[in-house]
Amino acid sequence: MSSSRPSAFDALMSNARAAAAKNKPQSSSPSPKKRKTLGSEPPISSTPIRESKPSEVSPKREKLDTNQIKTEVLESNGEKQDEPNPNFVQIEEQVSKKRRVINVDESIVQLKKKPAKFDPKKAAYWEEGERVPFLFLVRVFYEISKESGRIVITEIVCNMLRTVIETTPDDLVAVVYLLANRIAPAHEGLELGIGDASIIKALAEACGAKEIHIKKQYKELGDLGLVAKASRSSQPLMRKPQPLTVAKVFDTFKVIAKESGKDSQDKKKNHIKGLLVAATDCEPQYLIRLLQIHYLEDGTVQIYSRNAERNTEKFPDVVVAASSGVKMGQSDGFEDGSIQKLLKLVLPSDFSYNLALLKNYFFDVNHIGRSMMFQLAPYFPHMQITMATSYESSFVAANYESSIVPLCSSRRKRRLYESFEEEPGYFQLATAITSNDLEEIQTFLDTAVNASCEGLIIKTLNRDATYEPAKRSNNWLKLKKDYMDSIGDSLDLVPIAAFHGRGKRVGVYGAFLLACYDNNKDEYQTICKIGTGFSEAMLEERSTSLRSKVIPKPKVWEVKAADLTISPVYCAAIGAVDPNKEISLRFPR
DNA sequence: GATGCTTTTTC
DNA sequence: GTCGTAA
DNA sequence: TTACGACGAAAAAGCATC
Repeated sequence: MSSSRPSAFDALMSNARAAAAKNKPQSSSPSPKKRKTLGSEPPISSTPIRESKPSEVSPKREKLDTNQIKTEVLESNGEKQDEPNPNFVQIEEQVSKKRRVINVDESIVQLKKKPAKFDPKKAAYWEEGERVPFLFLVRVFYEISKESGRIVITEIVCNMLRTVIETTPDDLVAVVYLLANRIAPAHEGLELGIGDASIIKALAEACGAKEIHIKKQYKELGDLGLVAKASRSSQPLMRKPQPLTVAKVFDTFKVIAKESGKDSQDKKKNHIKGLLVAATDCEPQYLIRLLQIHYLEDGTVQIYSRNAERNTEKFPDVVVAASSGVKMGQSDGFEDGSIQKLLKLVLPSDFSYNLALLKNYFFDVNHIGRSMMFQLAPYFPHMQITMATSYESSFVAANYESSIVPLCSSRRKRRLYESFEEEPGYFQLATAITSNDLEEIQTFLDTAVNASCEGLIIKTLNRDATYEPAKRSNNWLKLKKDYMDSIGDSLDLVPIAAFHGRGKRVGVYGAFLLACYDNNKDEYQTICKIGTGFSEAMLEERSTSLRSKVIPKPKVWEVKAADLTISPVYCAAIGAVDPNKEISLRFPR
């Protein structure tokens, strides 16, 4: 226990202490104001960034034709908690319809009422049974983005949902999906299969701009949503299509997700274009945002259909992470048969299993059949530690939460080792020891590290350690050499280029390209980029101090990686970027 | 079927 | 994965 | 403490193209 070198335990503890210390409120937070401008509008956001440019916010209310609700309205409304402007009398056709009709703005005002005093009927500006306008949802997004308090946000969303339920319950599902996606995508299922590149393409076509132009704006604004907004409003309005509805948008998303095969990329792009063309107000902005983070569940069901038949394909209960050169048959890892056969040996056919296989090494099992579920763990008065490691790769569990469930670790481990047979190259169990001797643990860690492991998983065998589904805390601990003071890797590197920040980092550099100087070859060799670990103040500082060093083009050497063509490159170094570099840092900070 | 590019997923 | 900041 | 969203590398997966 009294080892002279830094022990694993020491490392853990010092790490914890450091973390605790860090959490102590630091004297003065650098830029609380700044935050407001950049950061307060993170997920969905829009105008505030540009609030200082009044020119953009036209004070006069132009008369618009039918479906257009001008952006300006939104903006001025948002900026200063505006009243439902009485001057803003609609000539919109909706208004002229017989019954008491309101516009979006008034609708939003309604939504901000306390739920108790809220009347869903008054908030709806569309007829009962009509499709919910996409604009309605989008404006709620916008409203939320300006709000910081959770309670208020919840209230607004709550009112919004009530309105939908009241008028068009059929659209509720679509609304919820679009809403939830913004916050918690998570569940597996269909994916849109598009990325920034496709969106940029669609955006360019939709508003008749060059892709280059869009990209440039993206760089400047740091948010494709804002780009969409800007491009859209600068575009001469052509004939106006039908206003978008939530259902339409949602359906189109589904179509996009299902598109596959030949020319699918093109088709997807066209779908997006179609939406963009029909979008008005701040719709384009949120359309883009939704697209960027969207994952779609196919339909409304499968989330809870874990017992359904086909679900092994879509929701495999066996988590397989094949890698490090060992191919496991087809892409899903099941075709090969080895694992399947293996599992069948041990497992009854009807039953649910759930394993974590990492890089071909198992080290824990959640439940086998029903026999292991929900037993209480025995109590151990003294702490014991079980460790498992693979000798080649990483150690992280694939299914953290549910792994903590039932039996105490030692029994789970025993069952795991009893129940499965190794098959070299396909299915291997991690080596593990049980110990509470720090010396021994240290040695084991050293061994693991030497064998290219990232580290160890440590599981306490305390009673407390067994049943705490919500908390991760001390049940399972990672122990990496990185965590140990004085052992972690550390390199002296030189920044060679900088990248424009996005989102809450617009205006400063968000990341830097780092290089290492090779004395022999007299050149800089890139190692990695780095974008985390800086305080906001530091970013600000570095950004301003480096801006003066920007050079129009990379010096001498030609930068190969596409990313690196991004200006500015400010380092005057002479050398060459080796495209086949072998050194890199996996988790630079 | 091999290759390269883009996007998604995982850590 | 890492990290800093605000809630 | 936790949640969130900046940011990273690399593997895997999907598509286009030859």
